Amino acid sequence: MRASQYHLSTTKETPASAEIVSHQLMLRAGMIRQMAAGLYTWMPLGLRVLRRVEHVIREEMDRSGALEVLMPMVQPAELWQESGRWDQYGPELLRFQDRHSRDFCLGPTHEEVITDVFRREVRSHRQLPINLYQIQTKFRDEIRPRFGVMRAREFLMKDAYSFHLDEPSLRETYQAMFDAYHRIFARLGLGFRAVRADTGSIGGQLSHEFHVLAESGEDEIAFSTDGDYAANVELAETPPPAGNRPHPGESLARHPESADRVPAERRVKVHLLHGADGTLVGLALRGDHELNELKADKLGQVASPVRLATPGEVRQRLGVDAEREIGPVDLDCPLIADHAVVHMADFACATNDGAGHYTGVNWGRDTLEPAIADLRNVRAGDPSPDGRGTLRIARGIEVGHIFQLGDKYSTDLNARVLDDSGEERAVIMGCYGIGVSRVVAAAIEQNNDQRGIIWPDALAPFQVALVPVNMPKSERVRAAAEDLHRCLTEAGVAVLLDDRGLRPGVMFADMDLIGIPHRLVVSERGLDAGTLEYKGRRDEKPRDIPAEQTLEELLGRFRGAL
RNA sequence: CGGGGUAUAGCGCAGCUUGGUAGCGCGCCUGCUUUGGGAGCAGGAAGUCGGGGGUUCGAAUCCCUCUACCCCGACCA
Repeated sequence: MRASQYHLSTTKETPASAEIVSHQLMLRAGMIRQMAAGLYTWMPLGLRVLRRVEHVIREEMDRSGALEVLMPMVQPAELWQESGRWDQYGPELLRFQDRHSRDFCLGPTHEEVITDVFRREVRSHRQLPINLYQIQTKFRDEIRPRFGVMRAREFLMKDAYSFHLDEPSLRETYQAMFDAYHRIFARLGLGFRAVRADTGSIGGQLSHEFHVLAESGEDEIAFSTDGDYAANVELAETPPPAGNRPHPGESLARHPESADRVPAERRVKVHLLHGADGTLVGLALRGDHELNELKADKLGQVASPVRLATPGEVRQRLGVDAEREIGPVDLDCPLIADHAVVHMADFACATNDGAGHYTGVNWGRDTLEPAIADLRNVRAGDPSPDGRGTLRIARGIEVGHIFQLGDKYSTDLNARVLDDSGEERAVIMGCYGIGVSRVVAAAIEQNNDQRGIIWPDALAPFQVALVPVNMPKSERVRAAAEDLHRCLTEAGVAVLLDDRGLRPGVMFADMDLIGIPHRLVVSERGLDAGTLEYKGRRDEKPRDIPAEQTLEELLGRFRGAL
């Protein structure tokens, strides 16, 4: 490809609207252009990268035995009504009517459609298992799209759905997808981690997320220093402390100073939530611990979805000033204590009728006897739940998510097959997603420097940037550059020949910004010496290599990579 | 939906407090010079100042209103 005929539109200045580095660099490199909030055009350079991601995904999905399909993006309301999600999904589902006033939505996901396809198509267990996937545009009317294509409303997703007669078969395909995802992200050159995850609104039993590790990630993941344990922080369990609660040693004492005079780890605080029965429920945590709302949500005594009581509600129901920290003493509501605080004795807490605090507080004696649960977020340094080492916390960008769905959709949509005894049985399903466009942004978050993007080989829009110095004046340089361009192109290497005749600094800056991993410079100087200059995008300095050797080396390298 | 912010040339911004016919940098076009890390000189094109309404002799500037976009929160494969 010749740069003069390729619409390169790079900028020196960073667009004001972009907050994170991947968004900034994608705009500066001219990969994407914004159309409206969460809606983007992929420009030629960006689309090349997107296609590279698709290519790797497609190869590995095909290798795993999955079959590619393409489903409609516009979906009839009837299917969503059958699954019950027409009412459950909320405003994220963009709904509209056609000219006959029939209801439709833009597909945010395809469980309904695929299950409908399946039930029309498959009758016998002999056709199972089957795993169908597509790479297609999704639309979710996000409350707040942000960070460019990282969280867009319209985005490209690979979604796969598998159908099975029994659990072992589902587990087998789930494992195959788990392995395929490892291969995909490894081939894409990304630093990633698979973690156990919540199943969220999609439902089902087992689930793993795949996170690209990056500081800008919106998720926190916890993983063991020594073992295999890894989970999203919202899910990661805290192991109950060993031993028994010590006997009370002090008696309850009241002090006029505010509770924050006591170190947070010696204090117990209470969060008030709406209970399942309409009353308020208090969740007790150590002062320095953080309530995990997902864990709270799963408690039977707590209303789902979780709703924190407002200060007004607390004052009205319990007569307590909830503008400041609340303690478990003199609190007239059911208490559930995180297991980290249940083993505390002689602890401190805020008073609820003024600005003071208690010390020498003991469960049962000075408070109601609490129920016990795992309520808090894990923290770095906590013992790993698998008993091996401690936990580390890292930020991650969720680029993949796989689920064992079970029979939710097949039951709701009546997807059945005949088993080997002629009985009709509901199938069970798995589903497996990858945020294709998000992978592009995540890769940049992980691979960039002051000069711009640094593409891993598998993602690069072009493998090699060919930069001729002073080409307008030098016929030798032009001829050599054209020759190299032809030679590499014929060998199947994606080359971008910068034939724009610009000053070298401009060309170098552009090629660095758009992240081409390998650069060859053709110059009079090199031609005289019989050398080519090579520089890897991450290299500090270029090096001169005899021309023939360079070519051989490069061709060898790219043959491996292609 | 709550809170905050922004809207002036393709991009990044100043001008607004104190009303008087629109400016800077980058980019773009033409010419000459230059050619190893975002060149120099000269010339040039380009803006209904987000939309609507109002105040005023006069509005980018003051007032009202609408819209869009960005950030924080709630939400979310």
